[in-house]
Amino acid sequence: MTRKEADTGGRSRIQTEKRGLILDAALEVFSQYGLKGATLDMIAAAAGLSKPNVLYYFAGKEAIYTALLEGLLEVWLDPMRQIDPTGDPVGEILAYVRRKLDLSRDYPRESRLFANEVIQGAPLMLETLEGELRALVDDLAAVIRGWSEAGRIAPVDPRHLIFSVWALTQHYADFDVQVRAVLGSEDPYAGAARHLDEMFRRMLEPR
Amino acid sequence: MTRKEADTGGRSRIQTEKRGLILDAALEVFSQYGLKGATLDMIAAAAGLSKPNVLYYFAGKEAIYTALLEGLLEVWLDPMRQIDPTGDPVGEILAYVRRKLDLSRDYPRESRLFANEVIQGAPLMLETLEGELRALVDDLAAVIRGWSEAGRIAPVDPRHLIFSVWALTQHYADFDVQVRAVLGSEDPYAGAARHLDEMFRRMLEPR
Amino acid sequence: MTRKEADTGGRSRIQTEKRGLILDAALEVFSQYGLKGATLDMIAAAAGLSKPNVLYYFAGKEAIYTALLEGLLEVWLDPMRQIDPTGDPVGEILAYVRRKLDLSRDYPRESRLFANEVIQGAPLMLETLEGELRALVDDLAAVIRGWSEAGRIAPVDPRHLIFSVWALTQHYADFDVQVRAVLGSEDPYAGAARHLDEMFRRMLEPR
Amino acid sequence: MTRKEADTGGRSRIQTEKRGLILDAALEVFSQYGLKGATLDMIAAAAGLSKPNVLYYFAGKEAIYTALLEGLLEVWLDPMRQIDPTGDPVGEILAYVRRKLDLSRDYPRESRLFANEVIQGAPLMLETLEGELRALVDDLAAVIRGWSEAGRIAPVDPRHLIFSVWALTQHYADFDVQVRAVLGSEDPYAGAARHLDEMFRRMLEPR
DNA sequence: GATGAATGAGAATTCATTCAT
DNA sequence: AATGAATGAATTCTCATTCAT
Repeated sequence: MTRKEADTGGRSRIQTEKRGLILDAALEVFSQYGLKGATLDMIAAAAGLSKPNVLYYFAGKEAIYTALLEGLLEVWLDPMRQIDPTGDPVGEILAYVRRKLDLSRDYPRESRLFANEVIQGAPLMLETLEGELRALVDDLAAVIRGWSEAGRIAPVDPRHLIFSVWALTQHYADFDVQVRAVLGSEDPYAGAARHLDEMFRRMLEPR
Repeated sequence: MTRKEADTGGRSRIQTEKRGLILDAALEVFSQYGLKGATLDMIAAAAGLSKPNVLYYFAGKEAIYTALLEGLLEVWLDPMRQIDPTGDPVGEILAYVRRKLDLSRDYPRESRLFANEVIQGAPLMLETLEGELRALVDDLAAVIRGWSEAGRIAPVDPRHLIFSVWALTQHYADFDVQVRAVLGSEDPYAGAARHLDEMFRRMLEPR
Repeated sequence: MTRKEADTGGRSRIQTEKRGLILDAALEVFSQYGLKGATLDMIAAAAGLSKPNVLYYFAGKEAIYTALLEGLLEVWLDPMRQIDPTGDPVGEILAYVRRKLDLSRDYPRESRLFANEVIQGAPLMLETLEGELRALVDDLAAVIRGWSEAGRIAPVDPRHLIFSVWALTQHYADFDVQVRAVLGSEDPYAGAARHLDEMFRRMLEPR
Repeated sequence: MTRKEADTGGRSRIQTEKRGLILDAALEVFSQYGLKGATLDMIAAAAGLSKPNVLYYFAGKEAIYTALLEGLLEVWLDPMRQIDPTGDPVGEILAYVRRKLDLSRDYPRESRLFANEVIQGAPLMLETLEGELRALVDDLAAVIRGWSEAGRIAPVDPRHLIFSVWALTQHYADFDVQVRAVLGSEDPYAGAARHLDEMFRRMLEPR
């Protein structure tokens, strides 16, 4: 065993390239079939590599999956981190919604991978959810509560508001086939952007 | 083949009982591990039956899964069917939201099974989604549009409004672990009910 | 266990009837799929009985198969027994050929069952073949040799002559699909009867 | 799927070797037990390989069987193709009989595999029989008819004559155990060669 | 006699992973 | 770094047979 372990540092250029190739292929496959439904054969084929070669870069199927998840959460939480506590409350939240919706549109596979994992009980992410995620939400909730108490947005349960943002934006990625089945050929995201903007504005603007 | 096929009628009491037993066990297992992740062993164990005995009642793993999905959609769509086009618009929609949220609370496994299936592209339900579901949504959308045009609710894209109801209510079942990771020991559904009621009221009440 | 064993005697009318029913169904199935390829389900279905009911009349799948084979050999050897050593040699042999060919035409399933068994090494019939069959052939061979030495038929190896009769007649039952693939819609047996009559006549008539 | 499919070309030496090894083992097993009666375990054991390794070279049990059958027909029809329409009629046919008999002696397992398949209705070869085989027989039949009409052989139904050749020669391979049960320790093929030579000579020589 | 229900012993096949080069 | 070959450990499914009524 020469390398294999997920030591982030000390990788040659080709290492990094191939790992990226594999992760992208794995994302495609895992997000569609789930951890168990995906096979190394599929991933290797999608990456254009041989199966043993894939295993040269990752310790196993689960290791690929885990690496994928790890890289994911940061991207996923980033829009939340960009909220400016000193900005305009409604504007900040609307911008957050917008960023999350763009993420759904531009990275639907990532969204589905995440959804799959959480729906199945998040066996590999529970700690992160209870630690990092919860802390971040608590922080943001405090900010929102502040806005709310200052009368700058309508009174609202901050954490359920955050769930609402997540639910409403991720729905378009996760339930994509259903959305498209209902809408037909109409572009979901244009309508969604208008709708969500309008909805959250009404929800939040103090009367 | 002695029985096995899903001829709905003509089942003895014991047949019905055992099939129910198996379906319940399968729901537990499939909703947690997905179609591929679940094994007949798990299902048989959960049902307290031997593996071949499970296969005496269903033609195979997929047949159980399919039977489950088939029984599901009706339950899932029922709250939508109960909306009264002649009722009070805001009240009807709020009641709908409430019914859907109760469904998430009382049947989270069903919700997750459905979510899993749709996220993975709904290979077994695509037709139903494009047929029955779309038709139902179109009908309800017409009603909502009528309300909206009559000024009885705020202007809104009816189909995106429906997506919003689905997303916001199902989130509590599907992302249950995440919700609980964030909320800690607090009961999600009490807060969710208040929050959603308030949100949709603000969204919909004409100013 | 009330009955089951193949004690030939002491069977009620219904016993005999049902056994006959099962044997006929089994013949159909075994001759087409072989001992292993056939399943009790197929046999039970073909007989219009339930699987356990079939097993009430026979001890098991092999028992049915064995019973079938046992009943078979007698029918199969009968045409040989009818040869009259005091009759006209060529006429006797031609009549024998004719009887065997009729057997192929009228009982092709029996012929194929027998063929299947012998091709696979006759695990259940080897003793009978080495005993009863060989004895019978030896007897007939002696008769033919007598005819041959008396100049009443052309000189011939008697046992290979007997093989020839078997091969040429059974071919039409055993290789039925091939024969029909080659002949198209033409009736195989009419042509076969003429052809074999002519052939054996030429083979056997002393010049 | 890495390899498996029967793309005739592009096989490495080891591929070819192992495939040959497996096919030989499979021939042994299939010809004795039939398609259903044979198990991958038996084949793998006979080939000295592990079961999954066998499946590395062939897509499944049926694929092995099919590959075997495909390779078979050519060998089986070859003796017929060697008949020279411009040669001496009786000599050509006698030589054909001889070649077919040699084939039975040298490749009895192949003969039995073929017989098994045809007896069970040739589910996998019916098209070939109705296409290639029939065409070939039609051609040869025309040649024989020519000989017959020219008075160079006795009048005969050409296609039934061909059946006779097949039946008489293949019998020694297919019904081997029966032949040996009757003949005892005597070598079947020596006697068969003399007998068939003599028989066909008498059948065919014009008086 | 008859049959719905149940099961143990296979059997085929899949697949992550390892081996050898 | 790369890959053809190989395999052990599942996993689904089949089927003869038995159980219980």
